[in-house]
Amino acid sequence: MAKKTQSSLGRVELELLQYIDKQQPISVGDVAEHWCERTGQARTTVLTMMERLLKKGFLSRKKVDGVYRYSTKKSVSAVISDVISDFVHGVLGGSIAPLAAYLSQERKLDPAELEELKQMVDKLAKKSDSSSKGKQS
Amino acid sequence: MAKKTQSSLGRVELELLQYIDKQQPISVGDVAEHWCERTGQARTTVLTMMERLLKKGFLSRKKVDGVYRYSTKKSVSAVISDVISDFVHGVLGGSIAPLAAYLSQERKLDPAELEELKQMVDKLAKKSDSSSKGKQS
DNA sequence: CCGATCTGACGACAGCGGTAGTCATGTTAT
DNA sequence: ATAACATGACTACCGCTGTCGTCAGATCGG
Repeated sequence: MAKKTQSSLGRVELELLQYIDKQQPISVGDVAEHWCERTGQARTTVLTMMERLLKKGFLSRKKVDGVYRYSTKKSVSAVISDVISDFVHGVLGGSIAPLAAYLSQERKLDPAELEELKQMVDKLAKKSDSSSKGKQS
Repeated sequence: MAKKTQSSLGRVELELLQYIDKQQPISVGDVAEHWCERTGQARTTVLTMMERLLKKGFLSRKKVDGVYRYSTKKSVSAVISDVISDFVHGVLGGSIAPLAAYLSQERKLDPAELEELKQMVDKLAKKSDSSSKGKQS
């Protein structure tokens, strides 16, 4: 019970989704051509994943010139948020404390990332402060 | 191709590991008795998982009174850190930005957790500040 | 001593994700 | 039209995780 919400996106699937997001709308052929060159995967592998992504509702497609053009159906950021949420709730039990612990021991944290963190906390502070309905970003 | 480091812990396995951590050293029988009551799983399910956890090196055991007593081999927090690291690097591509985005939209964040976050960032700031071998200008 | 239990080693099976081959079609160039 | 190539629907296979069942051996109560 309380299994994965429903997303169920694998590592590679997510990666592929992000790639497609940046190139959409794109045909399987194009994805295969460039993506596979980097990953060394077979064309059919990409095709299969795209079909699964389509079936799972992360992609939509329309036939153009006899070839399907795929586009992301949801914003990738939203999907990633879902994945993270799934992870935080499913694996970490909903607490962000482990996240803090993890980050705290990561000595090789880029200053840039630290900065990101700071800004994030700042934002969060503001939000929880005026938790009414702030609208930033 | 840069697969999962090697940890490979499933949701339930991690949960179980945490449970064991709090009761260690504990016998399969005891785990089964209490854990299964909550989860509805069969005794053998727990047993199997514990065996796998043992084989994976997350647990150790010693026979006492003819019954094995299991203990965690690594600190659970370390394991969780590993899991998170795996997640961040494998799924999020190593960037914590998505984490920030996620947290930023999580409206129901406990003030306590926010506080935790703040302190974490503070700690991080200090660490990255001094970790530069004394010459951070 | 015998049967009821408890324990634990194995084996089994299903679902999912990653990977890929096959095949039928469709399109295109000759 | 025919061969070559592109496309995509299917199927297959493997490893991992979650779930159990079966069995053999150790133990305990009569």
